[in-house]
Amino acid sequence: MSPKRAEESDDKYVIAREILSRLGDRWSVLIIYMINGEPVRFTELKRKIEGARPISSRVLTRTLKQLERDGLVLRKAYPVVPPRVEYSLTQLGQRFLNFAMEILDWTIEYRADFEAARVEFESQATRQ
Amino acid sequence: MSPKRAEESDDKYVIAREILSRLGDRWSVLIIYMINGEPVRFTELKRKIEGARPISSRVLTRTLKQLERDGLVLRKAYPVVPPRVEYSLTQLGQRFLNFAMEILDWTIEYRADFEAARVEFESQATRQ
DNA sequence: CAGAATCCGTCATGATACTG
DNA sequence: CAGTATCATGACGGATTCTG
Repeated sequence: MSPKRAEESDDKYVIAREILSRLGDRWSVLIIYMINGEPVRFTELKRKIEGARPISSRVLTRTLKQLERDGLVLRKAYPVVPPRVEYSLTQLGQRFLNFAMEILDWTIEYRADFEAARVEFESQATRQ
Repeated sequence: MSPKRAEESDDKYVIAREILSRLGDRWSVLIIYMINGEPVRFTELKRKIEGARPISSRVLTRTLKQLERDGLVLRKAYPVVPPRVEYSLTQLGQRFLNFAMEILDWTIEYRADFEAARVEFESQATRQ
């Protein structure tokens, strides 16, 4: 029974969920946010991130690889010893960061509503 | 050494990530999208969702409860037999849906870029 | 009808140790 | 320096069964 239009919409939210889940994963936004301007080296980036929250190199590596695969981050390796690898944002990554900031602003803006709702819900759950 | 401004920003994305991670889960967007207009009953909602992807009542219940706690969804139970429970969007839920749609549009717009990046990355990984 | 209870597999996160 | 290898774990999604 599902008409063509419904299928189109289905597509849409599937894609949206992918994006949201990436935004919402534990690290992507933070990493993109920390790379931002000029290229950063791996350990340098790790330290910047750890200013906010500890991250293992395993997780950092994996997330960076995903972001690279998604075309948001560019990885440039120099064939020197010791190794030098620089990460930067692609154009898409930069656009994504800008857009992510809008989303952040939205959530911040409605933070109070979210909070209020949670408190309200909790109090009702208690009185059961 | 991190200045006040950095801390503010840190706060921002931490909060935003919390909210986004809730909404970026496997079901929230889809459920909100399916509730949309008028109130829907539980089983009705379940069937609508299953038009897109199978969901167990356990997961549906749990996600709905979270969304209710976040103030996005309103649950109204009628004391009748058999039970009748209706779910609808709150104002915040409605605003979120609108906002999610903007995100959709953004991702649709850059979908080709994402695809291209992935293909490019894959081909490089293979040739390795 | 609208869930709750129970159980299980998978995946993301993470700590730790090691290496070219 | 920039990772990889290994192992552990906890949250999430899901299948199935039961109930007021």
